[in-house]
Amino acid sequence: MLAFHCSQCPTRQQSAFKTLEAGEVETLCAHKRFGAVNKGETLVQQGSYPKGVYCVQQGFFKLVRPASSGKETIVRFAGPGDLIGYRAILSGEPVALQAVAIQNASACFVPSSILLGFLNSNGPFSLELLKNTCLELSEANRVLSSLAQKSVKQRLAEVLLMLHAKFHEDHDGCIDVDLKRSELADLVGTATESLIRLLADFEKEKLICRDGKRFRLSQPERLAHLAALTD
Amino acid sequence: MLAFHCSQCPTRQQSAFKTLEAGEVETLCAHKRFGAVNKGETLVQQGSYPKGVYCVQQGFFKLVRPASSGKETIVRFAGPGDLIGYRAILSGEPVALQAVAIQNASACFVPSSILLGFLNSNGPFSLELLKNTCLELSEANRVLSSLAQKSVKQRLAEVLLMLHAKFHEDHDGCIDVDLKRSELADLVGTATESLIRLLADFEKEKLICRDGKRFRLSQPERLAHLAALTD
DNA sequence: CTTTAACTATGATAATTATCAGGTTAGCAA
DNA sequence: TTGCTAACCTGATAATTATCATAGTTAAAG
Repeated sequence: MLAFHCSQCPTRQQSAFKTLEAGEVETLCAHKRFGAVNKGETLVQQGSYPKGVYCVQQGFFKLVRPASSGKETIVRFAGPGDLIGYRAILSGEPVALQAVAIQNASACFVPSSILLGFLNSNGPFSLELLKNTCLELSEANRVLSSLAQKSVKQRLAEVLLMLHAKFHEDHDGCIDVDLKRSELADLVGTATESLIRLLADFEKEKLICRDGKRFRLSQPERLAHLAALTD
Repeated sequence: MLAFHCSQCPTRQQSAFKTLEAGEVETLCAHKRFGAVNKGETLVQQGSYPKGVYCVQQGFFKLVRPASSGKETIVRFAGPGDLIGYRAILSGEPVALQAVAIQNASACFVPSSILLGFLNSNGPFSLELLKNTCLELSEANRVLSSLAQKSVKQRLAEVLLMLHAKFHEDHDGCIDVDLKRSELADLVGTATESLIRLLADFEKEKLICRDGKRFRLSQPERLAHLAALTD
């Protein structure tokens, strides 16, 4: 895939960079570096001190928090227009979440100095990034309280609905994303075996249909009810 | 307690408002409204559409997410210098977290229009608020993965260390905060009875000493080890 | 087309944690 | 003081969830 000139990049219009002025877009374009990332490859390594941020162009990344036990938690996904790694730059701390491509993907690297320049001189850009971060925080708090309050079954229902909303449906009406069972478990916060059993239960209860590796949500309303989404 | 003129308010220097210029401080001071909040009172109601933000002056608030089941989760604490409620204003969504005073406290109310004015005209202010939000997000992600990966026992160890770091020690070396057992449980994400049993276990294992209602962490290193803080 | 490795699945069991029911204690108002 | 209420605690039990062992399935590589 070809890199756009930033001024014509449709993905930029979905990102915080949409607030940049013409001259700043030129600066961005002069310093960005486009790169492809294959499925399974790591874009940002946990514990590293990044020299810039990534603006996702295509494909999705999972942001995971590995533990020494070997367990991983998928904290969220990042897709086109999302910026990855700016928190570490702002705080000076090492990266807390590892970013791994779950599909063949691409992203533009933007050096810290350029990002910090925008943040210092362009108020609307800071504000836009602030709004994005606030949304992430809301979502993180929602997941946090789910983990604290709900059963694994309820959380799985929630995760399935979230995946449906985020990745939409393919031509067969299935959720358009390929995740391993272990990744679903990392998302729900449970053991892989438990997750597999629950999926089988959901199928028996006609809540989902399996189409090969993919799922169709046959009764999203019942899933929503099960997940107690009214909370 | 008396309200300071904002230009001389020491708490303002700990808040994002420290980035304001002299004229803006005057504006802030002309529109802010100081108020006291008694222990147990709600500062911000979940589900409401706030007309402004609160800048905590004294005392601490718990930010809780109630569920229809009656269970609550304490997502975090807010203390002097922390701003409460700006996310709802930026997103236009209702408040997600209820703010309840856990001590006799005070806070200044600042109307939305004033806050939004600063955000639009003062880049450093937006940037400062962005940094604060990023810190909150890091912390939320940390807690989130703890809930997903660790046992209740490990999480209690973590919570005790967090409380010690946040509220410091009183004259007896105990953590300087009064929380009910049920509140500790809401913090750890477990049932009150389970929490009580674990506290008793910790005492038996000489990890903590109880001094009336308060605790001393007799062996913080062992607690840290138990919590697997190296993750 | 086989071999291999990774992934998916299932059963048996153990550990963890929640729930329910019943006490005790501590603080506080009358 | 007495009585009252909320908080704290304990035991018994049930439900949930993790772990371990093992077998089947799929997909990729030679």
